[in-house]
Amino acid sequence: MSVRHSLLAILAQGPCYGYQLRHEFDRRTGATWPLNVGQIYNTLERLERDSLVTRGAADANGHVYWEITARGADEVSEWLTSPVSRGSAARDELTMKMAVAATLPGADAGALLDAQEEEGRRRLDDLRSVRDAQDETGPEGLARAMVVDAMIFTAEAELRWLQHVRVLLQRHPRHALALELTPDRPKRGRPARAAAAAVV
Amino acid sequence: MSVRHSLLAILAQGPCYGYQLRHEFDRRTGATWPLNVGQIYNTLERLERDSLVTRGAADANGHVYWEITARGADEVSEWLTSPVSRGSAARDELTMKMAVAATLPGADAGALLDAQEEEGRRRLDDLRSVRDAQDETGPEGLARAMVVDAMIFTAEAELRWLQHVRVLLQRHPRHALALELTPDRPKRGRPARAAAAAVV
DNA sequence: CGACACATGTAACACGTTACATGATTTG
DNA sequence: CAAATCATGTAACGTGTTACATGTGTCG
Repeated sequence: MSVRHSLLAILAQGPCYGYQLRHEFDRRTGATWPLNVGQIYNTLERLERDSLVTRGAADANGHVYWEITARGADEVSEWLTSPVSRGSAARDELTMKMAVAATLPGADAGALLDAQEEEGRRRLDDLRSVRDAQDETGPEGLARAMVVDAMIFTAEAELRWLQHVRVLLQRHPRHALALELTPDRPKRGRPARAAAAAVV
Repeated sequence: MSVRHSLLAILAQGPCYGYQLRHEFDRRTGATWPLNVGQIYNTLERLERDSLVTRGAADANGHVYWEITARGADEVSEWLTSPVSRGSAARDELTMKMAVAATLPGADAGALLDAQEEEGRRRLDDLRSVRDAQDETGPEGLARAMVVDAMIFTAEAELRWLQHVRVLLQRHPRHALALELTPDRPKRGRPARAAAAAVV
């Protein structure tokens, strides 16, 4: 839901044609996330389906300009003022993988941890060199800096967490986390009790 | 691709039936990410389509057990030994939103930043209280601790980054980041030069 | 009995993503 | 001319996600 909203937000600034939208998106995100052009047109058609934009006629240059609707503008201003809610929906792939690996008797969580840590360190190095070699002047440079810094902060947090997990694993006997499969319960139906507390 | 792989990894431990898979998944992830049961069966059929599992006949209790195939086992061991590659694909919604907001003349990036920071702080508080009130003994408790800690580390990094962005924004004159739309280029075809450097 | 959890399954949708087809135009 | 870019579009796929239908067995 981020590409869709980003494109809509750009359209809130004024009518654009497809290729232009990609250009604008790239400028604002430091060309960090390569966007297939096809996705632009795809997204535009879906936005039109939802009455958030309207397709204009092609102009003299053959450019098809898309214009935001009132509903679209509302949605943009709502998007731009509301924070991203990480409400338990943060289905992080690494977290899930580590949790599964740590609780799976057959898996070597330590090895995965090592591999992930090395990968993270390498990535952090790359990001830092990108950051150092970067021109921070001008709007586009600043936007790019913001994005790269976000990745750096995330990578650092990931490494910190991995170290934390290492401590957790070492603090407990080998395979203390292993979870065997729950045996088959022959009876089906309502159990005595069942409680599940969701996080936040 | 994480739910799919997680379920497959659990199946690598032994045959399971649908509901059991959800139970196992919940145990290993601290019931953090509620999994609609329908998704289990959905995923199982897709795994079967890809020859990674086979569907067994229903037993006396009416339970349909699914078994992993050799190819499935290969895929699991590959998954469990290779690190998650955050290779530029880290399409983070918050980062994208902030970058777009900061470069959009019509948007109030400062307000968004405030809102996001408040949200992040509230979330961090919640997570910490969950963490404190939690029983860390036993495999399931530890798994849950790992997941909750991951969220805490992420939330902390998010707050740090937001503060960092605040400095970036304050260091520059108001709206210095604003990017107007690039004017229409009447000529189509190959331009003089064009270079795009992807991050990592 | 009624509510509820267990259990399996189907159908549809959303977003992101890629591959492909087509044509115009400019540069080397 | 050939290659590359600009430009628009179509078709398909994958995962995640939800809503819904259906039935069984247990507990109060």
